[in-house]
Amino acid sequence: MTDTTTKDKILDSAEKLFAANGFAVTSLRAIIKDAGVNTASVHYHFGCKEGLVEAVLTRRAAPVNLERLERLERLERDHPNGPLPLEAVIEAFLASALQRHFGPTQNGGLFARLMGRAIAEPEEKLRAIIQKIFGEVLTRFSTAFKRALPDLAQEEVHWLMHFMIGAMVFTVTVPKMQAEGEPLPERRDSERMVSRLVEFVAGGMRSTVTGTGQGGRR
Amino acid sequence: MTDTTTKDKILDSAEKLFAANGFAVTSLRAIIKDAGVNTASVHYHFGCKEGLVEAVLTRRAAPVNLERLERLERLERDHPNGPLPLEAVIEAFLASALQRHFGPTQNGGLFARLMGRAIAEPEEKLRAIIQKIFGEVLTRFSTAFKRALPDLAQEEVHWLMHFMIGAMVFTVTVPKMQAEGEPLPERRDSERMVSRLVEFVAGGMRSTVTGTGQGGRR
DNA sequence: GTCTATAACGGGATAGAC
DNA sequence: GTCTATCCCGTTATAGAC
Repeated sequence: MTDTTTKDKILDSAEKLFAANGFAVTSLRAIIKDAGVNTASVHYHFGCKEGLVEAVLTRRAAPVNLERLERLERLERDHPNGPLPLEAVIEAFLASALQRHFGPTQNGGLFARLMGRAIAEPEEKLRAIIQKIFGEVLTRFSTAFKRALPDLAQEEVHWLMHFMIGAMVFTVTVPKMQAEGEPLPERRDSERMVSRLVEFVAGGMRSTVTGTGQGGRR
Repeated sequence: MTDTTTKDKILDSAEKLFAANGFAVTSLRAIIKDAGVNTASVHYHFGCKEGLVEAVLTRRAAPVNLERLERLERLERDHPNGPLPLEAVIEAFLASALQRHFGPTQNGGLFARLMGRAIAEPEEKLRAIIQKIFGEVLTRFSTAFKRALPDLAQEEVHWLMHFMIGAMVFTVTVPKMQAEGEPLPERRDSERMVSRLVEFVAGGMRSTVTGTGQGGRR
């Protein structure tokens, strides 16, 4: 809350505004005003807007990705041979992020919304940053999911991961996409939310395993 | 391809650029240049940028939502009592949109990316437009899913719909979110893609039905 | 309805004193 | 490292001739 350094004040304000309003819309001037610093400080510390964006994203993403890889490595150590347990792989990927969003832990569930916006953003430069941040984790989990779903082709695994990430990102990003008068329920209770999504994704992936690989939709 | 009226030329160019680069980033000037019209024409026909965005979105969304409701009504007519078949409800929601995206039908799978961007966009005005466009369909499908999953609480149904829409939107919006060197597979064959997603979503929803409502993650 | 010119504004970035 | 003042550009929107 009470950061002393200018750099941290900028990072905090930028994070807040990016998460609330998106990257393209949020201007440096707005950040500067919110942080209570002067115009040139952003360029001094981060070079340009893109640099600030990258700094904001990596600051939060790095620990999450570290946790993901730690969980995954523990999992691989416990299962050196044979297929990996599917739910555990899914949870290794989802839990760190969702807990930060739904739990009362960090800045009020601000993390995942930030990441969701970044992933959904179309701009080229942002996509490069995202690739740099998440590339390795995706590679690692891609092979892990292949081990958890040994009967599926790599192509299918890719799509299933895509669906999983989509469900997570959307859940966390889009505020309410519901009928009028029926607001989304409370989003506390991160444990419940994690198990809900893990259950959903695992069920979806399993049903693809069960299927013949073709349609067979009943 | 060869539209005669200025209005349609603007709509086509705007649609193309919005889908490719997003709404906030795309400037009216870029649209004007691409369409080969003059500066003032946009404001003459659409009032302001927001008006153009709404026109672009509704032009494509209206027929899709109409198809969705038609399918749903047919389904409800065939099943006046008892639970609705889950896969059919899912497909009624997903098929029209996904076919337009993956199929070679319309402007090269441009539709759903456009909608995905719109849904993911954080800006207030855009969110209001989205609400106006999709509100009714969501209400209708919300009760339909409740009928297809009679054992679940409304809250669970809401989340499941959220997951479904997330998987769809993300699949269609985000270009490639994969490990390096391993690009996403070809996205033709809309039939295959529809059945893939329907299968996944149905499996996920079923697994929630099966579950006790609590975790039980194995 | 169509076009040119331009107003009015906010954006990112920088120069240079301190 | 910090701050002020300013440059230069792209943006939306409009005025007004045709």
